[in-house]
Amino acid sequence: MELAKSYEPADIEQRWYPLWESRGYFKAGDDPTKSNNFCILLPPPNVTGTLHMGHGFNQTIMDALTRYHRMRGDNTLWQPGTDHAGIATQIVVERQLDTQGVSRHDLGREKFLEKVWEWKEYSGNTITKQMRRLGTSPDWERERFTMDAGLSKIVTETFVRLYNEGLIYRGKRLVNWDPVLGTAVSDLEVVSEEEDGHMWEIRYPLADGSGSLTVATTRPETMLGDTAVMVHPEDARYMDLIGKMVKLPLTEREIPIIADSYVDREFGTGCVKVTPAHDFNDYAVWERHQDALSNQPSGGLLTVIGLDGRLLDGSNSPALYDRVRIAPDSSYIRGSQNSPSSNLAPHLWVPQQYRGLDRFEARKKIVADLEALGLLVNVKPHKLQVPRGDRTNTVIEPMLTDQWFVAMTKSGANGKSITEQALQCVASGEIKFVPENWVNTYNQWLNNIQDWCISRQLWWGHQIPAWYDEAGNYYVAHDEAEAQAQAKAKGYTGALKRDPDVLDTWYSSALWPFSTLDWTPEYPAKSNPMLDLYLPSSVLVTGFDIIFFWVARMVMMTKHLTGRIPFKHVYVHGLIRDAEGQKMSKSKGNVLDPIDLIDGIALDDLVKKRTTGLMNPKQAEKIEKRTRREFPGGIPGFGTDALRFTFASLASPGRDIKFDLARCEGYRNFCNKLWNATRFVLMNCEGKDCGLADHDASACDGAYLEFSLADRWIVSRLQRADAEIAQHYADYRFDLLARAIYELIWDEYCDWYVELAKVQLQNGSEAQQRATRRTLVRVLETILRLAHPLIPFITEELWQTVGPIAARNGESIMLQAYPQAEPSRIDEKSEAWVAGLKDMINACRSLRGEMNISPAVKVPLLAAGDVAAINAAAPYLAALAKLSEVTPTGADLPESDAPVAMVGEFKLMLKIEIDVAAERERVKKEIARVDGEIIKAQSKLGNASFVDRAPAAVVAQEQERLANFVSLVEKLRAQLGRLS
RNA sequence: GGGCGGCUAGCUCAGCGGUAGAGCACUGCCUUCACACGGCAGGGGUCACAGGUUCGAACCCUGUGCCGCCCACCA
Repeated sequence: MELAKSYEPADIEQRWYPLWESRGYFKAGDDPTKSNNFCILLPPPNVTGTLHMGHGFNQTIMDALTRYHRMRGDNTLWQPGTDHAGIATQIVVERQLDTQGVSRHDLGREKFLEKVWEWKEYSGNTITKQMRRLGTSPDWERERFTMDAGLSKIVTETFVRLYNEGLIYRGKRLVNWDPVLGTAVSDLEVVSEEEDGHMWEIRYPLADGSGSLTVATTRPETMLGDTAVMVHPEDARYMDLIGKMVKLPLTEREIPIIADSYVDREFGTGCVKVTPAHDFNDYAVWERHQDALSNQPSGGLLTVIGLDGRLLDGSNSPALYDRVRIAPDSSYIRGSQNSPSSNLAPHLWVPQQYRGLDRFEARKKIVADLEALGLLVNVKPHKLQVPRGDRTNTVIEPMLTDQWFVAMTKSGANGKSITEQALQCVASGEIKFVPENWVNTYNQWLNNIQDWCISRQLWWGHQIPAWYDEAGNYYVAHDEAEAQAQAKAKGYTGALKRDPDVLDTWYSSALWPFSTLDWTPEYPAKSNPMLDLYLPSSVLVTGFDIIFFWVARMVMMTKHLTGRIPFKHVYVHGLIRDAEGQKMSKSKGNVLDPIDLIDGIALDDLVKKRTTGLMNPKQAEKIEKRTRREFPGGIPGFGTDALRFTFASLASPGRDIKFDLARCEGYRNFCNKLWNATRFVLMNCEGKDCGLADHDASACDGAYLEFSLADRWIVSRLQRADAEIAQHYADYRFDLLARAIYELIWDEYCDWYVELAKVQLQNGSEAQQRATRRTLVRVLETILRLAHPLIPFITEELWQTVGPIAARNGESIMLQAYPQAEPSRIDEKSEAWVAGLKDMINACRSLRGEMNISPAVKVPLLAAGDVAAINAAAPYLAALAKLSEVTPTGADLPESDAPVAMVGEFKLMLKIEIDVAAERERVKKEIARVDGEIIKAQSKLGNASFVDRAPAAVVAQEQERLANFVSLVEKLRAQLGRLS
């Protein structure tokens, strides 16, 4: 087959992927007799849209590892799948409905979920199509979705189990509440940022009329829920007031002044209002001061803001009472049910004029009213940390609700926690982080963790397997029948209502390492060969942004439920950023789609893509300008292989990646180089005797195959590359790996070996030519295999032709063995010889450059030194340095003004007329440089402590350098003498 | 308030105790029969700063300065 003149990735890629997939090459290995098992879990992409550059990067690394291990013959599984991504996906679908003027409540739960499933099909397909374009090779037959029946069953099973063990519990707690979404979220889904706000100072009069206190607050609207004022117990200003009552402005209530050392006397006024139902600190205060607060309404837990962010008016219940009543026996509602006012509707504590107001409207009105009453002492600008929901960007409201939790701290239910083991398996080294310093992050988080709120007031997700009776007792069970049975055992036979809430999406993600392998509680009693082989998996490849969300939780859950660790290594890579180092995001308009780098995209299309579907359409103009400035000609298509190679080469540890289009272009050029080198080899080897017909390597007979030093050198060089590359794989150094391959192919094979081979093909004997062809094609074939995991398409395409000529037959390069270094083929003698030859050629080229000789002109060379050695090198020298002839001159060069290059034992001189003055300048410059080196070396060697203390080899090396410089400078001085 | 990372050629980055490197960009020459998505030659760096350890520091230690990130309840 004739190769096209240049590398055109598009049709190659299109052709090979379907063949690989349909022939089952990606299928997981299942040979129990093999001892090497390699497994990677795909971090399941969210079905919220399409893959971005981060996925492309992440998946390139995983695919390279997978292909590498597969070629090494390991049992290999790359487990693919997608994540239902609860909140994120529900938002996407709700937003779509919104454009049609429909809300999810209009549709109802069931119909709405149908819509989400439709979207999931669409998005999931898009994602897997994109992955195919990236050339990824997971076992598609094993593809999973977190809400598949099988995985859902495991979610239920583990929930029931953890509940029965006391590791999951239901409780009334202050949680992060997103009033826009109307759901609780976990600590991790809240992002706090410093914002400009105000500090209001408000006077609270003492109930006995003897004076007043001034409290400072950043959220005045919450004062309606105050149940105390607190001061530091040793604060001289206020000590006398502790135990007295103040009259809470705008309300009829009197609240106590309590003392707590949490108060910072230096900050604000030293008086803090206590609002336990709307502030996490105050909630903690409430827990410490039960006695003092028990006479307050609701036992001191006085909610004033409702689930929708409006102040209570009776329609927006503060907690989830209306949906599922709290169990009367709940031990988590200390105080509240016994409080004297617990039977009153909560909203009655909110003064009439504020009921139903949005919380920020209420703030304005309350401040205005206080001012009118003369109770507003001061307003100061104040920077504060504002918690916002990561999905909605709305201000998070601490909200007292009933939720389900996983016990992460020993203070959880029954004093149990699930974190201890998770810390253990990292501390013991059973799980290793790469780079290692991420262990700190992991530990720090787990050591300061709160219980994990896992219930969400959403529709899309795994519904919680708990059923309530009419009294509010709940039964956690695998299904309703089992719940019924439990209820019956307690004497209840009425109707049960299932908890409407769903689980945090990360709950099912945490089970991914074993749920995808079809774990059952009966394992290992009941056999499961895939679990035997692939749990734990070998390495988790991920960005640091989900160490908490996902990595830590997988470790906890997997270890606890299966007794095994989920993975042995965690390779943590950086984030892909744009060329300016900015995080890529839709709103910034700097997102790149990996597919656009593969196929290319016209400028107008790119602008359109970046400016449609914006949350804030006002940004469109800015984004368009920026895009047109950055990519005036659009983006050319570089092909998948170039993109993958770019990702790999940028994957340096401990660094984010500023994505540089120029590098991508460079690696496209690299692919073209490989393509053309192959064309050259094919032109010279196809249909010719490459010495492979009836001979194998061990049967090389000098008369039939005569290998040159150059042939032996490239083979030797290849062995070193093999070893180096294996090490880089083991170290997850994809940047070094890419560079090693790049240098081997371009610098060594193309720039040197192919050029040397041309000489041999032209001048050599039959046996030499045959050996050259054999070396050319065999080394190339090996290089293709070596590079395949990074650049799968081009290597497959080329291998199809090169393989058979190199006497390697097979359907696909994917089925070939990965090259392994053979140390016995390392040949130091030929390496030294080629190094010397390169020096001579480089010296000649430098002389040409210095003398400004056009590359088009051939010039004669005079060479002094060992005649036989010069004659051996002559043909190569002549060809690579464009010499008309190479003449040995014996021990010395003839007297001449011409510049001389010293290379080891040899002296080289181009035999042409020269500009004496220019040459004198050149030699002087060179003498000055060498003199500098001599002084440096001498001072080093003159230093007694260097000679005494440095290793002998280092000293010897320095002495040798000095000797070389001295002899060189002598020769240069002689030359300068001749020039005068 | 804690913790982490980065700072090396114009740009993007390797190197992490023993003669400062690559790619891109730049300059010059060359359309030589694999490749102009190319070849050859070349210019360009007190390795952020200041101390210290060492015979020797871009590299180790201490501190400083920028830049970025993560965690944290000061009302």
